[in-house]
Amino acid sequence: MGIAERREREKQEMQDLILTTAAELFLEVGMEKTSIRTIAEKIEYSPATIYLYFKDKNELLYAIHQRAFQRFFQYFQTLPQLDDPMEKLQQLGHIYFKFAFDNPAFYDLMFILKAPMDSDQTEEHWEMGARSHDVLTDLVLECQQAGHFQNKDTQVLSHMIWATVHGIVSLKIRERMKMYPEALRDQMVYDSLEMFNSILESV
Amino acid sequence: MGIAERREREKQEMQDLILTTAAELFLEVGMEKTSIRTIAEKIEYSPATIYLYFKDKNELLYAIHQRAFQRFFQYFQTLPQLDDPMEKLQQLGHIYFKFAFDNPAFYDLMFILKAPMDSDQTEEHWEMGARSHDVLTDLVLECQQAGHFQNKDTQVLSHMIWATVHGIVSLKIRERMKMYPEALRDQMVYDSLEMFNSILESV
DNA sequence: TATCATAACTGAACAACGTTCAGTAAAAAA
DNA sequence: TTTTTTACTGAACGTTGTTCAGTTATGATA
Repeated sequence: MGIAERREREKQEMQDLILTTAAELFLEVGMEKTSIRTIAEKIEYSPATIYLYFKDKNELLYAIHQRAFQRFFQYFQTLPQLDDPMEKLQQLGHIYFKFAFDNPAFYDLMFILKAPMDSDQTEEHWEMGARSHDVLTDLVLECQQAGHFQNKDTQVLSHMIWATVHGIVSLKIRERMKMYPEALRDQMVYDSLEMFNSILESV
Repeated sequence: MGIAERREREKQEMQDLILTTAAELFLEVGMEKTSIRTIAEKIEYSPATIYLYFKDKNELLYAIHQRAFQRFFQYFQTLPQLDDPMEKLQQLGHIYFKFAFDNPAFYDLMFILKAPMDSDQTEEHWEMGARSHDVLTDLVLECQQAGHFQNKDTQVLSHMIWATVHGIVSLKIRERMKMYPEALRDQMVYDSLEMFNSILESV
């Protein structure tokens, strides 16, 4: 009775093909140019076929979103095992940067775009968000146990640190740095992170 | 020969009516639900009429964008004349917050949305952006002259401060705080700003 | 006042979008 | 071989931004 299993396998392969193609298009040409029709064209199926594997575009977007978070965690796992938690915290910032600028369309979807989600999607989605956020919070707590950030609420401090790094990233990704000469922009992005890091060091 | 002038006046009034209606819809129901057709319906004209006053939707968006910046500057002008530049800097953060949360759709358009702009629009647009950015840079420079932020590049520091405040605001506006209990979110937003302010104070 | 020219406006259409559904083709079960 | 189930698609619907030929209204001209 391997037929049902082959069927199931083929179904998942098709779903994966759609998903992978969509994610590729997403990273290549951006969100707004990735339509159901362009995805369908690229996999050489009718647009209607996609709806046999995903309820609607939101569900597809959400699936890409999950993949994006997976990659996000892969980046996080490259965080070296350092003794100094403060150094680790600063490294985490750089890894966050690398992910964002390597995969700007993913970053968009994860942290910038107004994501219209179903209520049942929201849970899983924010489990992902919470999990990555915990990495930061744990590290901040480590820093506090090592004597840094005394008398500061861990939660609030973590959020502020995230907000700062996200702020730097999203101003760059959404091109809100045009008041600076183009040649300086990239450097300013990294200098801002470095300055933030050095300020944190002195707290 | 007041006819030509009346014509001109009427033309500008019409343009203003479209613009004001569009901005209202924008703030009321958000960007994605503000279509040329809904604007046209609200002013009881045909959609085609709007194209007699604005080249395309981008130009209309850009005009709203300008209005948004005007309001932004109005908020800035409520900045009290304080002797301590650090206190002023912190007040500026709160004013920025107030503008953003009072006019989230404007904030979206100004600092979050991927704005597709013509090259000739870009100049004026970033003149606005640069002008508001200068307010911050000048203030940071004042702080430095008063002895704060020694050995820090004014440009980079200003950008980092902006990025932090923008980060806090945009994570809230784009609903990326769902890992925190809802009752805490608003408070966390303000606490994050306060914590950032207190950290700056100690630098 | 009647005619003409210009300006203001609109209905209908276009292409592209997400989405649905009746119908076809292929494969598995009977 | 027939029947049932599955996989897929073409065509359509309603929405979007946008264009344009054609209509209506208004000021200028005679």
